[in-house]
Amino acid sequence: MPSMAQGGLRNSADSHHKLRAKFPVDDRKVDPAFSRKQKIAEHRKSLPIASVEKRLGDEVRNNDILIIVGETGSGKTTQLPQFLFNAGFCRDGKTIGITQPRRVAAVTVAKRVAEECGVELGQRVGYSIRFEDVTSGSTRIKYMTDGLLLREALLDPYLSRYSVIIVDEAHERTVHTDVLLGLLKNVQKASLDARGFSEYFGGARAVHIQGRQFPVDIFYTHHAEPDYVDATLITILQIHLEERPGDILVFLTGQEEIESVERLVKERLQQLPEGSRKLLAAPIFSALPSEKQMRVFAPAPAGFRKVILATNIAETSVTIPGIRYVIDPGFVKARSYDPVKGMESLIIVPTSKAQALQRSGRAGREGPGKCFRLYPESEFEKLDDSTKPEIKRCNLANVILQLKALGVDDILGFDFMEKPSRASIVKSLEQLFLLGALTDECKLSDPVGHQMAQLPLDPIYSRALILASQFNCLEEMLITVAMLSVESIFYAPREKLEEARTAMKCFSCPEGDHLTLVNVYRASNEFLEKRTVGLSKEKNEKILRKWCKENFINSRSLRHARDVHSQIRGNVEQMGLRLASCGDDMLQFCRCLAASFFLNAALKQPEGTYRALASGQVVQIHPSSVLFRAKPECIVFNELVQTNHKYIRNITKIDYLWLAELAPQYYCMQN
DNA sequence: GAGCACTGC
Repeated sequence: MPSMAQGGLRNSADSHHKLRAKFPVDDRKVDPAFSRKQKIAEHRKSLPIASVEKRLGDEVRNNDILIIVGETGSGKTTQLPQFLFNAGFCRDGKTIGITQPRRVAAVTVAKRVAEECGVELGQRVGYSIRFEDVTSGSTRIKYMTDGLLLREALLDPYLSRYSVIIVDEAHERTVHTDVLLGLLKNVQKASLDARGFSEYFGGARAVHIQGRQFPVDIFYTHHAEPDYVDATLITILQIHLEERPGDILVFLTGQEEIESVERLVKERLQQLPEGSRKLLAAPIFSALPSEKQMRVFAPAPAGFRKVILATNIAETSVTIPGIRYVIDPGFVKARSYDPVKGMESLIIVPTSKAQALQRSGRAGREGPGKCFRLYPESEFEKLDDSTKPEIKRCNLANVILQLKALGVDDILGFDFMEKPSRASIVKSLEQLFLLGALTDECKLSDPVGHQMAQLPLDPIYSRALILASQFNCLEEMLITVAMLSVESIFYAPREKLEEARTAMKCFSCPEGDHLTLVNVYRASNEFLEKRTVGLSKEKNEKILRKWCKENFINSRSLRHARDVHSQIRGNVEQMGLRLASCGDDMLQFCRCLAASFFLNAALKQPEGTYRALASGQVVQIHPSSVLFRAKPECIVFNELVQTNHKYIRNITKIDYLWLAELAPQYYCMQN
């Protein structure tokens, strides 16, 4: 009960004693519900934001746009909507909408606020995320993902059911947030969070709220480290041997790096005296199956210290308790986009100052902490202030399609907070035109463009669904597109690579990866139908997880694909597209893939590499493809990723002649 | 011969 603890240390034990003696029957001890309620009320009162409740209500009432800079732990996300509700912002039946970049945040915060309000989740307080709507007619405080609000805007461009929109975590500058802000600027009715937005909104008022964060001491190295993996290892062991108890969080760039540091930590520990070996390494990254991710949350055994090896998943998405030390080598793997080649790639770059700050803050959640930056302070000064917003680093085809559907025709003139390059916009317009989504006048085409905008998919996949209804293979394409839309379906841990390969062979199809994915999906369906008649949903999930594990499939990805499948199946049915299967006619399906993915066709070169026809780039088949060894003459692919090489992934063999036949607008016959 | 992180009525 923090409000009581503030009286000072000397007398607190005494007064506590007296209180109990005076009131031998303490309500809090008798009624746990009362105690919980009391605790929540006291917690709310203790939050830094509580002292400015009235002011916030007034500011929001008096300003169309308000920037609220709430530091970590200020309570803004949970309290502000309640303040506004109490201040009467929902009186005319309107709703307060709060957007979050991530689903898990929308869900957990909504649950917390419902509890604080003492209402059932889904009634006055609710949340809405893709595949999950826990709201009702009486919902007045609605948490949601920013992407979902954008989808809502397609149906109601003025967002007329909301009295206030709070865009939380706007400083993260996700593509969705940026598009939403541009849209809200048109609607001119918003309350924003984060600094530096004031100028964009024409000098909007800003309110600062103090946070609650413990101090973190920052340490730099004297010199630049030539090998940051080695420097990381040395620092881990140094902390382990010399510092007080507390877990260590290390930020690395990817799976490979994490696995090698994990191995090296174990090796070096063996060289230490036995009493000093009580250090446990726990990896976490997105592609790790969730049961393995959970290990980082388990407390270390008594006497042990945990060292968590993480990607930037631990920067914002996941909060791990018990962290007292952070090691930050100063690098991150980031997406980048080359509009000339139309290629996205992953490259390792230095973090920004803001990112370094965010990382060090992870050491000060529960008490004072320490952060070791593995570079000199002079290097920190040279870092960019903040990370380049994603909208300047990605393919814009989807953003443009959405904006067009929202009635924004002049994309080059749209008032983005930070405008993507002209080249990048033009390249994506060109792609949309080639896919048939835009007319010669650059307007959304009817019906294709409108249908594509309605589907929650990459434009190229939306186009594939529309074409598939004409090729009589929509059932197969729905599965394909769902499987292509999720993270990697196959999971092959290094130590069981051979087993995983054998498992994958059961599904593999000589035509290529697309039909292989269809086989996996259908096998999971058959398994479920055979094994789970009459079982509960939880039992179903559990039995499917087991099947996935046996087959080296990432169950989280497969479940996600099944959700996407049922959603887009609903979408195409609503559009009236013809749902049919091509049965055993693989040729028909492969021709449809060629017609859909003609922009991503590639031809084999004498030395076994491929030349992508649209961009002229030399690429290689990714080793995870079923066609890695077969190397057919002509292929279509879905993903081009630059890591050590330019790799293409998700590939199907096609006949070269189909291109001119099925995409004559692009490939005219030259011979 | 190899996989940053998020997300979408």
